[in-house]
Amino acid sequence: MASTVLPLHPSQGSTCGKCPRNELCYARFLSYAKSVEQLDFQVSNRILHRGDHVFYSGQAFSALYMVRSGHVKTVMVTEDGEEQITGFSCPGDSLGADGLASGHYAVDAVALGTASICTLNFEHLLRNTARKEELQRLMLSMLSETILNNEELLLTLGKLDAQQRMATFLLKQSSAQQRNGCSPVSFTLPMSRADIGNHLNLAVETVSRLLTQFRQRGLIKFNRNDIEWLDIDTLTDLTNRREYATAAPLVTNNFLAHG
Amino acid sequence: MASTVLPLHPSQGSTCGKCPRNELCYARFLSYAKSVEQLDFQVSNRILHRGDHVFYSGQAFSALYMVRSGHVKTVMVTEDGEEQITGFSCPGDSLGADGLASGHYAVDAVALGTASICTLNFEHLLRNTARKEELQRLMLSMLSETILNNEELLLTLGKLDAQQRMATFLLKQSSAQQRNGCSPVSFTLPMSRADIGNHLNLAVETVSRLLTQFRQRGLIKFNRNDIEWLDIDTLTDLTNRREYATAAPLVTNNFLAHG
DNA sequence: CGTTGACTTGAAATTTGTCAAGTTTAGTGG
DNA sequence: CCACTAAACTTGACAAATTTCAAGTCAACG
Repeated sequence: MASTVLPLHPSQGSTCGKCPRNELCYARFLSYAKSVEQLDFQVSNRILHRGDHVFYSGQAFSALYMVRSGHVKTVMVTEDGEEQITGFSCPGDSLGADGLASGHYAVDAVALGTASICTLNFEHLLRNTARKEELQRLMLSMLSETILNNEELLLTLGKLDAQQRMATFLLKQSSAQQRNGCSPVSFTLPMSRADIGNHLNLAVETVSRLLTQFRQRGLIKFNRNDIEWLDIDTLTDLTNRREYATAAPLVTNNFLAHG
Repeated sequence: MASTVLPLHPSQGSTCGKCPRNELCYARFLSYAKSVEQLDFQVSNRILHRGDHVFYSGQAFSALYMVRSGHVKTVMVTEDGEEQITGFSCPGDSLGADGLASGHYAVDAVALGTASICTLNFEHLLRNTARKEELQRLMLSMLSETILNNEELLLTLGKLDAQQRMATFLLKQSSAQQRNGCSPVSFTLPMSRADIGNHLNLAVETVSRLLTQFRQRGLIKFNRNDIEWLDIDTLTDLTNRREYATAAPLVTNNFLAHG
C-alpha cells in the first residue's frame, strides 16, 4: 500500500552509454539517430516496488522517465474518482510527456511490481539538446510514439468487441516481450485481471470469461498470470475478422452441439 | 468527394509574426515562450475544402501542421476498413505529430469544411530550433498537448455513459469556441451526427436521441447543426454526476426503496 | 418538385455489465 | 507446517444500456 516518489536507490549522473540495457531504449528511436554515442542522456535511476508512484497526477512536471525494467501503469482519474488505465509501459517505454504542456503530470504512473526507472531531468535535457539535433529528434520521437500508442488504443476500444480487444491486448503484450528479447509465447502478465478490464473497458468478469474461452479453444495456455503459450496466428485472425453469423440459435459455438 | 493533398493557395515563406491570427496558435503554448517574437516559424499556407486531406494515413512524414481556420477530423482505419475518428481539430490545434516516430502519418486528416492550414516543414523546423530553446519547448509542448487530449478522450470514452459523453463533447466544442474568441453558447457544429457518433463510440441514433433529449430538457437550443444556446452549468453537472434513478422501475440503487 | 442524404423516432435484439456466490491462491501468524 | 484470512479470480443467472433494424421526416439542391 505504501507509495513513494522518493528515489530509493538513486544513482546520480550515470550516462546511458554505460547502461547495459541501453539498446532497449535506443532501439525504438534509432531511426532518427545516426549513432548511439550521440544519444548519451544523463540520467539518474531508482528502484520502485509494487504500488510505488513514478509520479502523481497533478504533480509539477520536471522530468521525463524511461522504464528500464519492470512494468508501470498510467492511470487517469475522473472528478468523481473513477480510474482509467490509459496504458501499460514496459522496458524502453517513456513516461511523463503528458505533463510537459501544462506543467503538471496528467496521470498517475504506478509500478506494477519491482521496476527500475530512469529520470531525464527536463531542463537539463533541453540544455543538452539545444545543440544536438539528434537528441532533439529522439525527444520528439519519444512523444510521437506515445501519441501513436494512444491513437491505436482509441481505435481498439472504439471499433473492436470484447473478444477482439482481449486478443489485441494479448498480442500487444506478446510483441512487447519479443521486442525486449524475451519469448513472445511464454511470459508473465504483470497486471491483474482488474487492470486489464479497466484498460480495455471491460468488466473483470468479461476478461476472465474470455481468457477461459480462449483456453478452451486452444488459443492460449496459462496458469494464473503465467502465459505458457499462445497461438499468435489465430489470435491475430480474431483481431481482424468479425465473427460472422451471431444470429439465430447458432450462438457462439453450436457446432459442438451438432457434432 | 474529390480530395487533394496539393496546396491550392500556397504562400511560401510567410512568417507567423505577420499572421493576423498568430495569437491563436501562440496562446496555447506561450507558457514556454518568453516572447512571441522568438516563435517566428516559417510556414506555408494552403486552403482546403470539405473532404480534402491535410495528409493521408501511411504517407511519408515531412511536416507538422497547424489549423489556422476551419475544422479538421483525424481518422484512423482498422485493417478491415472501419474508421475511428480520434479527434476534431480547430484553429490553433496542431496535426501530424503521430507520424514523426515512424516516419509515416498514422491517421487521415480531413477538412470538415473550408479550412486554412499552415505547414511547418519538419527538417526546416529542426534546423531552426536547434539553436532556439524557446522553439524547442514550443514543439514539445505541441506534442504534449496532443498526448493530453488523447488521454482525456480515453477517460471520457472509458468511464462515461452515452449522456455524459455527449455533454462532455458539447462542452468541449463550446470551450474551443470560446478559446478562439467566439461565443461559447452560440456556434455551429462543423461535423455531422455520424462523425460525432463515431468519435464518441455511439450509434448515430443515440447521438440524435441525446440531442433531442437535451433540447427537451432545456439544456440546449439548436437548429440542425447551429447551436443557439447551451446551459453550460447544467451540462457540466451532467458530465460529473451519474444520473440517479432514470426511470420508474428504479433498479440499481435499493437504498431509495428503503428510505 | 423530385431526389438524395442527413437526421429523427420507435421497437426489438444483443452484447456486456451487474449481482451473487463459489473457488483458488498467496500471505500471515501461531 | 498448518490454519486462517484476504485478495484475486471464476462462473452462472439476470439486467440494462446501447445497438440494430425499420420507417419516416426534413431540408438542401439540381
